Amino acid sequence: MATGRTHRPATRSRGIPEATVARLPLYLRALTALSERSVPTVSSEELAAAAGVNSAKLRKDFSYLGSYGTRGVGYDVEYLVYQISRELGLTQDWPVVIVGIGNLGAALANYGGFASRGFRVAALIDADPAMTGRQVAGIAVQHSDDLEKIISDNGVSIGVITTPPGVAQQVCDRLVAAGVTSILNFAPTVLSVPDGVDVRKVDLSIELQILAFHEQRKAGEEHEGTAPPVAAHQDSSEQGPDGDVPAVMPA
Amino acid sequence: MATGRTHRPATRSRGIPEATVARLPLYLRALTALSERSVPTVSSEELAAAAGVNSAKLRKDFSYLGSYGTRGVGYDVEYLVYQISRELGLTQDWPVVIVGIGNLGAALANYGGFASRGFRVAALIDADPAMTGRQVAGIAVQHSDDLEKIISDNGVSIGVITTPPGVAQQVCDRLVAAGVTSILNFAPTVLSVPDGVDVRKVDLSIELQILAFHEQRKAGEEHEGTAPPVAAHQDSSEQGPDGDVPAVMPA
DNA sequence: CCATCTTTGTGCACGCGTTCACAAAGACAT
DNA sequence: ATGTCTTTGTGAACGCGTGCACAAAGATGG
Repeated sequence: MATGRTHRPATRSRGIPEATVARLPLYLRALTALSERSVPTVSSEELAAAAGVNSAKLRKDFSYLGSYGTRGVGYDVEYLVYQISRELGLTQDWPVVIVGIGNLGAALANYGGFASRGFRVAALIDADPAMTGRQVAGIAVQHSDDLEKIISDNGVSIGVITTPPGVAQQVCDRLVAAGVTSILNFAPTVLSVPDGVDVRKVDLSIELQILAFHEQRKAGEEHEGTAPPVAAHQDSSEQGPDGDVPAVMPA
Repeated sequence: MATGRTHRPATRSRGIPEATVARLPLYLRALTALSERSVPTVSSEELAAAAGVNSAKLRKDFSYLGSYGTRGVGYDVEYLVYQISRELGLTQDWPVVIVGIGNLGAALANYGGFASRGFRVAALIDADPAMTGRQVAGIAVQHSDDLEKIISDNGVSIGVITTPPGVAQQVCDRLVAAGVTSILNFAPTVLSVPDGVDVRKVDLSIELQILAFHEQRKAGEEHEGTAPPVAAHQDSSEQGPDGDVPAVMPA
């Protein structure tokens, strides 16, 4: 699924475009891999290939951070790892709570990617009394009655919601009221939050539906022969896969 | 965020912008809820509020599908549900395989959102012999040796990868070779696939890092008097995601 | 049948993001 | 030093997506 964010288009974080921010973790991962192999420097071309992006885009992205490269040589891997980490705020500890310890919540609690980058699962919270006290990923599940206290005691500012959709909004409200200002939402619900609170959404069902759309399109296009690199332009002879009314008119 | 897509800028699906396609599932969900409450018609304003988007954007999105509204009245809920479902290809059955039945794979297998919209978990596949035969979500796990046969026997075109990152690319290669043309990747790896294969990426770690970035920015702006008039007043646009910045992945 | 009211559909302008293409900057050899 | 070679950093152009604002279309009432 995809992602959506609650964000004001005007407030460009600090000159760093949102699209660039979204790619920084990608670069960081590639750089970390290089660092582990003790590679000292890397060119924009190589790094771009490793991250799966265009090299011009990568250079422009880095230019927003500053001039950290050396012309004729490339970028110092360790230095760049540090700069990106700092920019992303990963040099500090981020306590995170996960609310809703079902299958998905448990999976996230066990997910190694959290701890590896400054994120620490501070608490697991569930509304089911039967869950309270049970160990998941080595952490005891706490009851949601104590949500506010848990948030404030641990100084949590990031919350992950993996509850059923019906209670997601109310959990969200309580998290926000308790001081959480960033939310990662896995429930298939549109959350409404006050200004100043960021919400990112991960929706599995939506991701699949987008794939299905393209899949259907591919299936319906099978008269196109052997993959011509570019299909001219507006296909006027296009038809709905199941023979229905095409209905699409380009603006 | 979580999504990356293999974007072919030239092959614009069929006049329907990618951004619109990504929102259709959102509208569909809101419409389904209305349908269950037997609401006959809905205005663009109401539906937009329910989906958390701007009403002008919603109308423009629908205009790509055709003129399905009635001026002065709004949109017929049932009819719109059908049209969007058809456009997304949800009127047909999509068998899906999940490869890598760890915590996350099991969570996905149990996820109700799959079956609810034409997606059917056709098989669960894992490389660990100890997993083979075990029931997860009522489905017997099969060994990865049989991957190719499973794909072809079930006519699977959509694969979900929830393996450790180390083996994700090779699993991907086998899926593609066996005929899969759409992949939903949960492994923190940049997959390389041939043209014609769509990849969408969901990366939990990246989502958190993006949140951390904004969180840090918020914290750092608290006592800063510098420049930004923008930071002071948040926009008055209320709730709801007003933008969607997908992280674009390469093919 | 005409007037009014509601809501859609869209032309237009604007801004963000991507990409190209190249000058500037440094490394390196002679 | 000077020239050559590599690679960065960025100016500029372009295309996509968003949102405004309004005319067209239909409903509704008199």
